[in-house]
Amino acid sequence: MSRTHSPSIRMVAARAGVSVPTVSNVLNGKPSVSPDMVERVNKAVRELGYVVDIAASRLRSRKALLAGVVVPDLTNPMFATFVSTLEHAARRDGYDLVVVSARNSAAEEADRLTNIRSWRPAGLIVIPCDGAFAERLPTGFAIPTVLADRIPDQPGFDLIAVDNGPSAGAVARHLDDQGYRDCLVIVSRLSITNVRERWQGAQAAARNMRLEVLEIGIDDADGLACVHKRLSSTPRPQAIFCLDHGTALLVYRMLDEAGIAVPGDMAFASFDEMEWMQLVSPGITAVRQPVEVMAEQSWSLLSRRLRGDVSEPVTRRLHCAVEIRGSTPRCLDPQHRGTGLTEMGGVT
Amino acid sequence: MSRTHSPSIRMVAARAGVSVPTVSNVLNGKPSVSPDMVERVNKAVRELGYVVDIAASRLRSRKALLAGVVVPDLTNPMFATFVSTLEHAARRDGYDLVVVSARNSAAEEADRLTNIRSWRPAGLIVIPCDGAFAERLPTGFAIPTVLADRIPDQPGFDLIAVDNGPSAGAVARHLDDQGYRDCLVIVSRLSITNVRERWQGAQAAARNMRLEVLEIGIDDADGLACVHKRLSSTPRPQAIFCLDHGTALLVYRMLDEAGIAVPGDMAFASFDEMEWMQLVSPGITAVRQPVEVMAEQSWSLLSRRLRGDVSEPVTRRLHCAVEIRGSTPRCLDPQHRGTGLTEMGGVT
DNA sequence: ATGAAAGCGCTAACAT
DNA sequence: ATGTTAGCGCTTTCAT
Repeated sequence: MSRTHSPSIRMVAARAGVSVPTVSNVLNGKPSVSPDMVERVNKAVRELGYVVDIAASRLRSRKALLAGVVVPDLTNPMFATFVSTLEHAARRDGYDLVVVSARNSAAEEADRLTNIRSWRPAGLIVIPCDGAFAERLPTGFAIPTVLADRIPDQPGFDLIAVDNGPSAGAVARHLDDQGYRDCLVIVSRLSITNVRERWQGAQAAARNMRLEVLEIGIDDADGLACVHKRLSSTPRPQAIFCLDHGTALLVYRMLDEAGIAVPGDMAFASFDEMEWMQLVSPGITAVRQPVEVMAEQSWSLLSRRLRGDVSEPVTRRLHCAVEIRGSTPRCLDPQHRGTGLTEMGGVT
Repeated sequence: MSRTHSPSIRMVAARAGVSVPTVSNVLNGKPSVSPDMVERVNKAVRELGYVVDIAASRLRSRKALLAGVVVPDLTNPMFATFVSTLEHAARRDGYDLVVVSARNSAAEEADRLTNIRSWRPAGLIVIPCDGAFAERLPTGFAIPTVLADRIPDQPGFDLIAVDNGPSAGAVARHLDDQGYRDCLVIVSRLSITNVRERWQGAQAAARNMRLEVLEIGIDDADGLACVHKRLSSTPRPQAIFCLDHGTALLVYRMLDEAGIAVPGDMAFASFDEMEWMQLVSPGITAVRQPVEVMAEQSWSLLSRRLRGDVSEPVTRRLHCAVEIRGSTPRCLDPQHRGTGLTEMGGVT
């Protein structure tokens, strides 16, 4: 290509009639430059449309105002919001972000992680695909890293996440209190630690309600068929609790197509609140995660590390809001209600 | 910080007992290296966890497998999908992407554009904030650039967008055919060229239907109040057509809160299909834009430019799908229906 | 306050 | 097939 290159600092120096280091000093706001120089240099910069080559700058100065971000999937609105908030926070501190998506694949995550390292970021913020993140780290990995949202199997990482167990428990307790006695819990994959925590939290919180879990995968065509089959067999659950929004969407659609009314035939709740859950009628009871807070805290923790804080790894769990809506009213199913009351009597 | 640096190519060379260029040759798959060298080098690379410094590499080779992407807002699912598809396409060709969001601000867009130039990307894909994009370009801007989605005021750019006018026209025609005679068209900002094209397309397509436009801004608190006020005055429209999904969401919520039933009291259609529009009952009639195709074509056009194609700027308009759903049934309003039939009679 | 020289990590051009 | 030398654009160090 015969296109002209971007102007270099040398061209600026030549045009301003000064030395290259002087241009650098002006650009970096060094105090030891005369106002005259500053003006001449800035004029040349404007005229040429010069922008510093950040890579060359980093190479020589060994200072990188750059952080890498790895998320499982950019099209997931939750992660998109995470990245967007992060970008804003990083910019406040003068940092650039290199963002990559692992497209829900552990293999691709490993690949992207290697790739992002070639940018020599000062730090990393990662939402891992699954708990086995640590095992995929390359030899000699030494970049300050904050994990967010998804919980790794191995300890020893800085981690900002939500209190999956207690929040899922709150929903289970709510369903229990409303009188539901059989609840089908639907998940994508229990290998995702967050999902496992939610499942365990729900189990721990249920008193009079039987819980049963069904794993349907992330893009698994057969998954929905399993749910449908389960809903046709006995005892038929009176409530469904989906532990992630992708699953919630699939199942909610399926219920509609199968002619199963919410909440008339089946109560419905979700972990992970999405926009549509407050738009449908009735609204869907859901756990809303504090994504923006998670992003802000992830950045401020990484930022601390970048400033040299080498104290012990930190784990922080953020509280979620539980939004009770019309999809989980008081249970009116006479058959199970009777059973429920008897059991409750037994417990009291 | 006393942390050790990433290993450099020199450490690899030392460990493998070869020269630095030999390591480089192995890494870049040059044919003139003996199998013995390849093995020794790869061993050292593995042991050190070495990853090439892509910036240093680019600096010397003057080849950058890097493209920049600027979008107005990453939290907009449409743009998130655009970026994600783009990332995938770029990776197929070995390119990395630097993605930044302008957060719906022209000033920030200019800032981010300057910043992204400092990465020396080989090319750029930009969804501009508004039509005045060209005026914000810095002096001497010479990076191959493909604009996507939003139409610039000035010609001379490569552009991949959708056929806003005809698609909006198809919806207007549909409403007209259904018997609606007064339609309120609600937009965020008419300064966004796409929105203007949609408005003009709708106007051009309406035969027996009066159209009226209302501009409510992007995050404007008063905007909704205006809509509400308009709906209380005479003649009250029988249909609402929102020309972007953000507006559609705001207005749909407002209708619900105001107790205005869709479609009982008011038909409702939207340009820009979102997930929730097929989940609510009845579903919302909407124009679905081919975002993935737009991303694929944007990349392949940029890719062509990067391979040296310097032919005239290309403009491509993609077709949209119009999804007719329950929110725009046949108009039953007797008052207007009468009027409508008379007018239609006059036309025939 | 300014400039000359050196060198960051890497690859291209050349010599062997 | 391998090594030597030079230099990409920039900042640092040190001399003036």
